[in-house]
Amino acid sequence: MSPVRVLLADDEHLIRGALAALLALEDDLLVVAEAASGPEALAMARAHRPDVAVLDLQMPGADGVSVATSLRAELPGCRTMIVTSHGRPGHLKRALAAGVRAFAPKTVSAQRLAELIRTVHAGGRYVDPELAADAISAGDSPLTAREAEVLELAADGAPIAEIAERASLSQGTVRNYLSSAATKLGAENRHTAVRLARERGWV
Amino acid sequence: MSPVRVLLADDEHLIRGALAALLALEDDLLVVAEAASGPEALAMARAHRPDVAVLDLQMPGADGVSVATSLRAELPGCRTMIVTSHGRPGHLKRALAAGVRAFAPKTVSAQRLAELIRTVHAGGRYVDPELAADAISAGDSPLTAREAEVLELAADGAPIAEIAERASLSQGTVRNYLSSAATKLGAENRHTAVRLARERGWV
DNA sequence: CTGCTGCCCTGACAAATGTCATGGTCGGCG
DNA sequence: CGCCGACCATGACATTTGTCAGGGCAGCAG
Repeated sequence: MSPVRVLLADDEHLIRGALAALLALEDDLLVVAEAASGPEALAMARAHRPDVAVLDLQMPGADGVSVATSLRAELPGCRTMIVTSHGRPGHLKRALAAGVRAFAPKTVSAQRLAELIRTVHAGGRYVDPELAADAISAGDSPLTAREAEVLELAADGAPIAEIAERASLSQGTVRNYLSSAATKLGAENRHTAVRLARERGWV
Repeated sequence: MSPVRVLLADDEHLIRGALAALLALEDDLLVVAEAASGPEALAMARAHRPDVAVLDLQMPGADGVSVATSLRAELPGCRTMIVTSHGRPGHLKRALAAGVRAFAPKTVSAQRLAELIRTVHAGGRYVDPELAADAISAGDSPLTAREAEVLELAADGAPIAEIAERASLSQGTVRNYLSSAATKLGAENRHTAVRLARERGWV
């Protein structure tokens, strides 16, 4: 049986190289390409047509989820999986929506990762139980479209006036959305609201 | 010549294991211990007395710099080096002050890391050129002791009243420190000030 | 159609925050 | 000593922000 062709995408050279070396020890796995950024991962995938793409969530250029989305459209035969250091509930949700087959933290062992690659290649799915629990308990975003939009604009600490201008809204309206968003998230002010929304992956 | 005894500390199992495997390929390096947290790293170092400790900057329990500080006191013969994914100028400065011999991002190759371990063991030093440039251009923190302290308490978006209580200060005083800190950092409000200070590693 | 619910939007008011002028303390220096 | 500059600390005042009550507009059930 021919080996599983794997694409490895991670911006940390140290990890990528080490991982490639470890996976090379597995007879049934073959790392055919490596990439250090989102766009590069796409280009490599087009060129080498891997069976499974292992993507880091945070990469320069484009994050793992958007790469997965593009791959799904261009190479339907290529399964994708995400490996990340900071797993947030919202990311998991977005990833699954993008057709990602597995989602695991970087705290898993290489042995386990190899198993996951095989599982995914065979058509199976996997999500880290702890992350899954977080995602379920976090639930869906309670924020309305405008609330999320305004919260996003408030993310870098900009004053209300600037947010209002960029959103073409009255300052009072902006305050209201931020206030209701903060209430829904259980925050005392918009800044902690931003932080909480970030943690849950809702922005 | 006997091999260099190395301690590896990183909370991401995937990376730590892969790294250990790669370093094992080098004849003159021997990984004698691994740790997934700050306290564990200390315990392992006490038990195995490595020549060089390779520490991740962000670990549960205690970060790489504080581990390095403790190691310097307990095991003067053990050289320390830091490897990190997010290198901020202030961290580099703190690390050097703690007696760390090398500071590199995780984007270096394993080959390069092996060289660094040898360099450090031989008594040499190394800091990533790009990080060094950032640190120099960022300069020293312009914040006074109280300003930094108050800014830290404001980090999670707590209201002034809470900060004042936790710092045993008047609310007006707290406002003043935050205001002057924001001015020094070129921020419009305390929240962006916190963000900027974080980016520069000053909190 | 009518009433209801949910979302979007606004302005007025109250509370939190940022700015300013001021004073106290400490250490260095002529 | 007397002066100066840097840091710490405070309260009064103006600005910004959060809260509230309410109006307009869709979609939908009865």
